[in-house]
Amino acid sequence: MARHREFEPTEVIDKSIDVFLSKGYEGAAIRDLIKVTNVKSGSLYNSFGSKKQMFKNALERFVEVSQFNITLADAETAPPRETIEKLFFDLIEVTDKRGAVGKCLISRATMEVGGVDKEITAWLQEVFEKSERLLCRLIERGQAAGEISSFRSPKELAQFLAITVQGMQVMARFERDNKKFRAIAETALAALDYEK
Amino acid sequence: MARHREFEPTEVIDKSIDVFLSKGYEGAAIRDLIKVTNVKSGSLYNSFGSKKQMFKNALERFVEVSQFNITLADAETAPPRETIEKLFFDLIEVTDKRGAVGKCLISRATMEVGGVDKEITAWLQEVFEKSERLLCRLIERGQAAGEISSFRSPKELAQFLAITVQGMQVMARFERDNKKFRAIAETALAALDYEK
DNA sequence: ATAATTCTTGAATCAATGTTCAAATATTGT
DNA sequence: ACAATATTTGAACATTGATTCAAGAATTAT
Repeated sequence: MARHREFEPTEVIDKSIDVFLSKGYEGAAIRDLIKVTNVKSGSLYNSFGSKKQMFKNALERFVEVSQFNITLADAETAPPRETIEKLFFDLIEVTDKRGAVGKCLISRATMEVGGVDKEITAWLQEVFEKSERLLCRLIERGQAAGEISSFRSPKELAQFLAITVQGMQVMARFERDNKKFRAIAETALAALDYEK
Repeated sequence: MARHREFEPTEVIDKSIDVFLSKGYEGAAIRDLIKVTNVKSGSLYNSFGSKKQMFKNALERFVEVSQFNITLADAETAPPRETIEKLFFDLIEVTDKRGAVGKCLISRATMEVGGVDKEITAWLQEVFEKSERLLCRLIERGQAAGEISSFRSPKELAQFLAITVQGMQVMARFERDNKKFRAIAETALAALDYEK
């Protein structure tokens, strides 16, 4: 017995992600979000409460839809080595997907609010830990299957690969040279084979 | 035949670096800079012209004084392998020095204004290219001396190590676990030994 | 049709932003 | 001492920021 919402919150958040990605949290003005979503301030505040809440929603939505996290989700059953390689392949080649290299909201948020906003920092840390855990699991399984060298511990390798991905996210801010990223990914993945 | 400046511009910029590091460019308010430097707005604008110019000065100063760039400076003569290892060691262990892991203004600026502000982006890109070039030179010399495997090209290895450093800068925003970073650095540096 | 409820709209609000400027102050040459 | 020049100061300014809210519009139940 009341008026309905005229927009889909998820769509609004999806559009907001693009704004936060290119301008950052502080850099994104509410007016930018209004322009992109075509939803006026009153409605935005009615639905989301605050700019910060919209940012949090954007972060949460991002981890749900980013290819990297989707792929990692079935770390328990997917073919280990192949899946790890796919993680890097998608990152570099599938630039229209969410989370493609240089378009990671998590990396951007980490740089911007990491250590400043306690709550978001803690949440980001959890996200990283979860990714690392899944990556670790994948490596464990890969080692058991003999697809990955057991010279280094799964945890070490997982943390190393996670770092590599973050580094690529930084550099891709101005580099769009896929060949370069392919070479880097190859060098990083080679760590999975070292016996010494 | 006029009044003298009562502050040292370089000192002011050094203090500004800390503010820009923790709050970012947009996040840092002039009033924050006034508080930290104890120089009032009029004087700041008289000396530097604008907030953006202060940020640029901070960036330029940062590359001059950061240990990473200082160490890289004599890539032409320093012992190659040892120097590369020192780069990572300083990054992780010498946390009071400029550019210590998690305190790199270049990484932060890259994430924030990379792709947005054309001029700063171009400048940042040059900085990265120069670092990569010096790192590359170090690797070339290391290969010639037999200290580094020649399986991969110097350029590939340099780009890979550069990425690793950037990744560490991101993660260190909330991690302060040196043991973890040591393991990561070790895994990354192992790439210099792979023969296959 | 009316009441009840919820959403939309956009002007208004208030705090904070980067920047400017006139007045006061300090220094140097004459 | 005085003129000339340059710097400091902080209040003032214009702009932009996030947020609020009263009025209007849409939907449903009765």
